[in-house]
Amino acid sequence: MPTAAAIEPLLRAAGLRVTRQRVAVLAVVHEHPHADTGTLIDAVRAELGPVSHQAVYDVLQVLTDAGLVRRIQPSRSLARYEARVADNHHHIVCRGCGTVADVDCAVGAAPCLTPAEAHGFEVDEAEVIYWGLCPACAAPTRANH
Amino acid sequence: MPTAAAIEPLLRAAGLRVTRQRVAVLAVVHEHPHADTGTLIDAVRAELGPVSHQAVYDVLQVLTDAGLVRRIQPSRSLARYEARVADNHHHIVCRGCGTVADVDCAVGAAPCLTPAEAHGFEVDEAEVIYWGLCPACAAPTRANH
DNA sequence: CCGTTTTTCTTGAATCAGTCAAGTCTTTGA
DNA sequence: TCAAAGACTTGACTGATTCAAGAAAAACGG
Repeated sequence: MPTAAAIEPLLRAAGLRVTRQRVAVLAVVHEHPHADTGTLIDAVRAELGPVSHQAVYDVLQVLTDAGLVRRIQPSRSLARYEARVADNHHHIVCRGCGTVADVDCAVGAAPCLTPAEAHGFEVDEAEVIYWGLCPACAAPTRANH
Repeated sequence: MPTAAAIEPLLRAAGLRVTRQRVAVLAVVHEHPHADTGTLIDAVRAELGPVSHQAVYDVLQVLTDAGLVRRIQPSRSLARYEARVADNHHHIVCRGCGTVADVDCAVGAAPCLTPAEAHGFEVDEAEVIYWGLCPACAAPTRANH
């Protein structure tokens, strides 16, 4: 778990003001990869005491714009955030419980894939989400045969 | 645009009852690929007269479960639906205006990609979303140099 | 170290896609 | 044509996210 001392330079390097709330939110995202907004708000409050949800939403937006965190939002799921931003890795999402796991990208740099026909779009990122069942959710289905 | 006569067999083949609402919704999804829920509701009402939003939500859910339409939901976007389901194609989303375009999948069948390390997940689909700027949204940025 | 400026946080209300529940109507199959 | 099963309508509700205005805190020049 990153300490406040480790988080501060990240904020300053991104040209952002350093506040208790920002340090706490960024630390919490590091601690809880793929956590949804509600979980993050709870975790921040556990650390700082009362903090408005609005502050957390604002901070997440700012951190996302600054490239310090990445927002992911699989269908039918709340927004989730992760602090792993340097590489262009991907995700596996469980259709059963919604758990998210990281998958390394073979290429590493975005966009790791390029479309065959881009319709004139300027593509800068290829986001890949693998859908399936995690080991826990897949187990019961084995009883079907 | 598919006629009611062309839509009906699709519903019956999927083992679904045929109702005016279902025919209209499925036709509208064919007509407006990648349209969001609000647009679909408006289009259905333009065709049938007053229809509850609830009916449209229900029908879309049923059609999705039956595999007649596919739901896509890029981050920061409302749910969108498309009727192209046979192939495992992908999408390009414009960061500027949210426009969605289809991209053919080189492989065709799901999952077209398999993760290097699946953490024990049973993967059945790889969803790829390319992010970038459509020609219209990219144009203004050219004035920057 | 202090005041000013700028940005951020708090408070409280509002929005809006999507969901729930109960009752009525339509489709299907006999 | 009739009964049973499934769909649709109505109306209220939920819950994540956003808006707006004022209070507080950080940055910066003096």
